[in-house]
Amino acid sequence: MTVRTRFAPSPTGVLHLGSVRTALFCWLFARHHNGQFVLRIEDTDPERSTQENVDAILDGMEWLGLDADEGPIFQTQRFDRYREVIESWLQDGTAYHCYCTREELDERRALQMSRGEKTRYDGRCRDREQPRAGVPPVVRFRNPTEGSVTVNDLVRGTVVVENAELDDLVVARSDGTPTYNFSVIVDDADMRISHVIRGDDHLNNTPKQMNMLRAMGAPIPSYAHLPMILGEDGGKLSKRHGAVDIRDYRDQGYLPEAMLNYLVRLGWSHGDQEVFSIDEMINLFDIGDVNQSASTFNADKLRWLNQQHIISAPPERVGEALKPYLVAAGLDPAQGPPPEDVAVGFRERAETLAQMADSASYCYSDFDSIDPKAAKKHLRPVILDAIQAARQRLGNLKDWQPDTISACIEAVAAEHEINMGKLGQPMRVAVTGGPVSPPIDVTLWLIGKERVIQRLDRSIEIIAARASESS
RNA sequence: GUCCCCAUCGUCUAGAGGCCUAGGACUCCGCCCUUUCACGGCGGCAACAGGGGUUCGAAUCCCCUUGGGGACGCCA
Repeated sequence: MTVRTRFAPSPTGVLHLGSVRTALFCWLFARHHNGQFVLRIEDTDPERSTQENVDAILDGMEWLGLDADEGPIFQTQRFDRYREVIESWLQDGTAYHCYCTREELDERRALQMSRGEKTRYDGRCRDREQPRAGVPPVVRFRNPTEGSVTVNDLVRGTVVVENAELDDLVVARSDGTPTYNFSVIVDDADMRISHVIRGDDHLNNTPKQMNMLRAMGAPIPSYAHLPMILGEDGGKLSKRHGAVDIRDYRDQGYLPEAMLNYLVRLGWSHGDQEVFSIDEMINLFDIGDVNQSASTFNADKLRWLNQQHIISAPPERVGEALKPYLVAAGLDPAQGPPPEDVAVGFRERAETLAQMADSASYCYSDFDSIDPKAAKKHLRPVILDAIQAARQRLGNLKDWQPDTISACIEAVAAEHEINMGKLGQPMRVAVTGGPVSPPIDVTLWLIGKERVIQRLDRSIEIIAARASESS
């Protein structure tokens, strides 16, 4: 049997972390089994579905590399098919018209609640034959009243629900449009989905869906219900936990593979391994290794993982990815070193590409002022001679490379009988405007000879001025 | 309220009855490496929710309690 999974987001919101994890597991499962992955947009709710959200979902999926073999398929384009099924159900009694109004339903629900009963439709229109004047009917599925439904969930195990607990759900609204639970099963059946992998919140819907699938004469797919992802305070993941839109993470400079790596470890593990490449995820993923308990999102670990991926990714790739962040930081990638060189120099000290672009700004543009604390501490008269000597040697240096630069500085330090740190730090402050940067030779190399000389001269002036002040 | 699901360090997790003095990772704290900051290395703090069973033996199986989550809609 061919494995076919589907990711079926609703464009009533953006693509958030929880949905991405679901999409990832569906995709991984399909790829692992050489199956197909279908993308279906569940836009049956015209009130809340928007084109912006559809775009957000498609953008996010593309950025993450979760490519679909089929789709996007829009449910709004399949209304004829849903009507066809409803019509036949109405014909054979699988479904029936219900004329209860929303108000009546609300009242009964409140009453059931107050009596300590499970709130459900009482089935009073089940055998109704006559229409009710002035009330456009909904269509309800005639759920079995006896027996039970057993879900053999791939991650939850066996879940048995009594049909007596279930009620007759609405499959078509009074305006004729299909509802979620109904369109899902028609699509899953028509699209020959073999494995329904989705969020935990759908576990309760599964027995009803299975009953409808049976009514349709369709095979029952395998189910796997994934535990939820909670916000950092343990509550449901939402905006107050910071970024939920996957695109926010892209904008902050996370690598898609790092994002996926973080998400795959939420609810799934493979021994003690923490870092996975996409290929490893595909090869190692097993739905049977998925947890049953909810997990909490943790930004610290995401950042750490992102850096791990930044470090291990090919520099050309990181450099290419870095460009937009340089631009976003107001820098021109053409006015400085190749971004891939920056990537190598900065990857051990940047957790995100945005951070990297920000801290490498002095490689691409001049800074207005030197950090006062660093200047006070390091640009002192004692270093004047040595820094002038270094400026001379560097000025005469023909081959501008980390090792030749390093040789220059070492020579000066030796001549002046000071250790590298004593000379390196003032130079660092002079050329970067601050006390932190990659190794001094790499830093100078990246900044470029012209800028280095200019900045050194400027700091020499500052130091000289201080020297004359104090004398 | 009713039904369903879940329960190992602060967080992500390993653990499928003896290998557990409960392992790894993130965070935090030391030390080392080091020309700064990092990266890296080494070490430390830190958990089986509680109570009953079953068993020679339970983090692992069963029950109860507690706690958390989800569903109960003409939303998905």
